[in-house]
Amino acid sequence: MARTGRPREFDKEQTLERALKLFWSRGYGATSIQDLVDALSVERGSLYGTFGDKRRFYLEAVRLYWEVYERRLIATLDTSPLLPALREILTHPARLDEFISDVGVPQGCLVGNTTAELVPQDTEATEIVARSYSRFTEIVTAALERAQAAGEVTDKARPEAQASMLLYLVQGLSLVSRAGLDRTAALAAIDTAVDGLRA
Amino acid sequence: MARTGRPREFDKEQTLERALKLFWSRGYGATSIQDLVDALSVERGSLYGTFGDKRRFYLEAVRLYWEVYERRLIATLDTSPLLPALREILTHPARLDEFISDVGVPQGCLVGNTTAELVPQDTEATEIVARSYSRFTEIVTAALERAQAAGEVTDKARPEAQASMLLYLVQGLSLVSRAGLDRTAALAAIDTAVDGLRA
DNA sequence: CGACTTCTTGACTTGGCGTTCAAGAAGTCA
DNA sequence: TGACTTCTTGAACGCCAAGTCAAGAAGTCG
Repeated sequence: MARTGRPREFDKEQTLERALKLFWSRGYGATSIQDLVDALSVERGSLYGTFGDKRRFYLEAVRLYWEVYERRLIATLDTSPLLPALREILTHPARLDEFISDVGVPQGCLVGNTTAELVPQDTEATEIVARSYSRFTEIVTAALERAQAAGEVTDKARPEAQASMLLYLVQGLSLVSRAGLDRTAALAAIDTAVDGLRA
Repeated sequence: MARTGRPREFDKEQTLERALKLFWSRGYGATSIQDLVDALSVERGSLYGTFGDKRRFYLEAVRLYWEVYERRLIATLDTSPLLPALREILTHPARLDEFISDVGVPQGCLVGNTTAELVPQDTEATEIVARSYSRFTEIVTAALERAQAAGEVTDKARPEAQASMLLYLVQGLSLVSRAGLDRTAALAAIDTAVDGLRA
């Protein structure tokens, strides 16, 4: 058994990554299968055979996006002091941390984009998105608990509340940055928020 | 001259308002002309004759949305003390201020949704959205300047920075609330942010 | 009334989309 | 080698969207 037939001619993971970038920059609706065929150099039938229909393909890309993001989030927060790390997380989605914006990497957050485009109509998308937000809050809450215990972050508010606030800030930054933002004002806003957490 | 022909049988402003609600709840792409025809009880030809194509119709709805929002924003902030008003502005998009969510009124912010769906591809949408964000920041900045002068809000940060932070928070709340949010956590997050502004 | 203008109606055109499929190619295994 | 399985290719399908238009209806004005 496990009779293997003709081997796939393209790399599945790499293709998913490239599709992710396309979905990320154009959105779900505005990315047609033809766009994917052109950009990925994989024919329609092969895409359908490998990834299922467009919606499954997209949701798989969102899952991958979050998986990568979550890993980076955890790694970034695994430091002391915490506040500079939080600052980095906030500056990242709007690419405020880079002097020359990398045109190859899209702006914003794919989970946020998905929220705007597919939630709440699509229940599966809603689940993925809601889970991502929960995970973000959990991870940041844990980091804030440590930082409160270490006396770095104020304990005037509960870590959960602080983490939620940071979630809203990141998502707001990701979204607004699409319309282009004043770099200086945005950085000052982030500093204001982070300073508010200082003990 | 100004020969008037057959008068329009529907109310233009009211129809735009109803279209706005539909666009608001479903988004631009997911709202078809047929949906509008059904919901507004106005035939296709009449819609095209009155509002131009779908995109113009939508952008007009966004303009109206912002016009109404801006008026409310100014009215809400025209009080002292300011912090409770800011709190109201933050709780509003996610309908956290109402015990029973009004199913007739959609969640989130139409400007934010437009940002996610049409920006930056559509330059006209980008202009409208960017202008709305600027206006929000200007209005809130002016209010914060007064509140800083009155000693209600801390002057450790510039009003512009505080206003930008509030913009990101509102937009983040609007977006994340689509996926459903923990009421208590969200309110606590808002309080955390608002407390951070206190003098 | 009769000329003129504008609005209404809904069938129609056009185009692009997601999806399917049949025929052939490229492997594996006995 | 030949049976079998899986992948590749691109034409074809069906659908539904946005947008158009011609004929008629409902007003105004001289």
